[in-house]
Amino acid sequence: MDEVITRFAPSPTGYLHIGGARTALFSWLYARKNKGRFILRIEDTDQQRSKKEYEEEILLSMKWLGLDYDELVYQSQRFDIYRQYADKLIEQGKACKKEGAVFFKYEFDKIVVDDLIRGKVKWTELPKTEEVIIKSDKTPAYNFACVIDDALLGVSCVIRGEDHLSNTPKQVLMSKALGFDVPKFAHIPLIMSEGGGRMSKRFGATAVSEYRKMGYLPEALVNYLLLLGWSPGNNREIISLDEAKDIFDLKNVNKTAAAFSLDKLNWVNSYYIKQKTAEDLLPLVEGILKGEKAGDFSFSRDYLLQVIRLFKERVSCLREIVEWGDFCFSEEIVYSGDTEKILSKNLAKEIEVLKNNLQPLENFDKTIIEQTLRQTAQDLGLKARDLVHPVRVAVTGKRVGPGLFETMEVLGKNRIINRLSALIDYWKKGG
RNA sequence: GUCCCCAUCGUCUAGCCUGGUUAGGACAUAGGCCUUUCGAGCCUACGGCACCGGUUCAAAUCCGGUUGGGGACGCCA
Repeated sequence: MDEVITRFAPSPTGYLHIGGARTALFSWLYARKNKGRFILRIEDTDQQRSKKEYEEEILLSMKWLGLDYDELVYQSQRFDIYRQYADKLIEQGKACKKEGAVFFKYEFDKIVVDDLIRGKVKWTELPKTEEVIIKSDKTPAYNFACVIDDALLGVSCVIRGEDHLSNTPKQVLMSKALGFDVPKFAHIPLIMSEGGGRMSKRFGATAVSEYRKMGYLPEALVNYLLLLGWSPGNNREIISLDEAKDIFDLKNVNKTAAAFSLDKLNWVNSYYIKQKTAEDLLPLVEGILKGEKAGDFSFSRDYLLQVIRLFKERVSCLREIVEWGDFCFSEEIVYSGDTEKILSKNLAKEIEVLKNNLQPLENFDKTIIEQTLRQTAQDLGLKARDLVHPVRVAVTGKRVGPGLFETMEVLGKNRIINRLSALIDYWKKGG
């Protein structure tokens, strides 16, 4: 049994997008499942469009996703190899020089590829009779470099996106002409955008790094991508990369293009966020906060941990902690539009009483806060919720949020008193 | 236009290979419960085999066609 060797071959002409990430994931999984090798090949033959920053971002995203590779190859360092093979083809009369470039002459034969995912795919014709393999600037063309590298690196199975399916007959022909063994192929369906249609830059985030910056956890993105086109079976939705490594099989990969769903990704991400401890999430939230707040505020480790505990059961990405929890990071409370109904009932006097009752509290913890609020409500002949709603608006500016008493404890007495006073003033000024 | 791929709830999917299931699960949606609120949690509901024909006692499952969707046709990768 030959060793399984797979590769992921991104071009550093853009960021790693989620479609590429899934291809990389499946390719990695297939290698790991079969105790084989996984190669990362940077296809940087286009000197104009290839950028160092893209390459770095791809490497970083691969690492972030947990997709390690056994070998890293740059096509830009192998130009001599491609030229040598081109010369060989010229000698053999299978290619010729023309207009400063080298053209490969197809000798078309019926081609059948037994794709590991799609089964037998047949071609009875090819749209062209020749193909540039070395461009006039002496750099290799994609199909040529790809075929040579796959053969030389010993790639046993080429796993790539379905958009490459139509390149396959060309590559098979070139591979045969060069005297190489033709590798196996597995073409993974493309990911489509939410509404169907092509993944477009215009709709939502496409780069893996964007998801990282928004506070999606790598295990969540990996888990979600895994579910797109593959299923662990047994009605399971949650699966780790580590476990997938053991049960993954290319044969179970769907042939159908799948539409990306941010809703489902959010659900998966919220699951993983709940699994994490506040300590796990701290550095990530700090990172987001520093980006948003431009380093103006410094919050203590302990305070941040408390805020994270407040929110981690109910957010779908970590940036939400910073956005939804803005009242934890800013002293200025803006009452959101949907609080109008609550604010329309003037409870200035009652809130004043509550404020005075909270003021002398020594240990400002949630139990005492709750007792105080409930007692105050009772004394005033109100239900607890009659006070809870406006107090929540005073404290957070919002109608919904984490448990009010926990929130008040985390924010601390001074802030609470100030914010209650602000609401009282708001009412006194007549809204 | 030519070639290629695909087709189960709105979305992701199990089932298909080896015909006989009340076609299962998840997200989303709606309703209910809990509760201090909720976008959290729990429960319930809604909702699907694209269409036509064939094979068969029997078709989501096998075959053909139609329609629909996607991809490729660069000295980009």
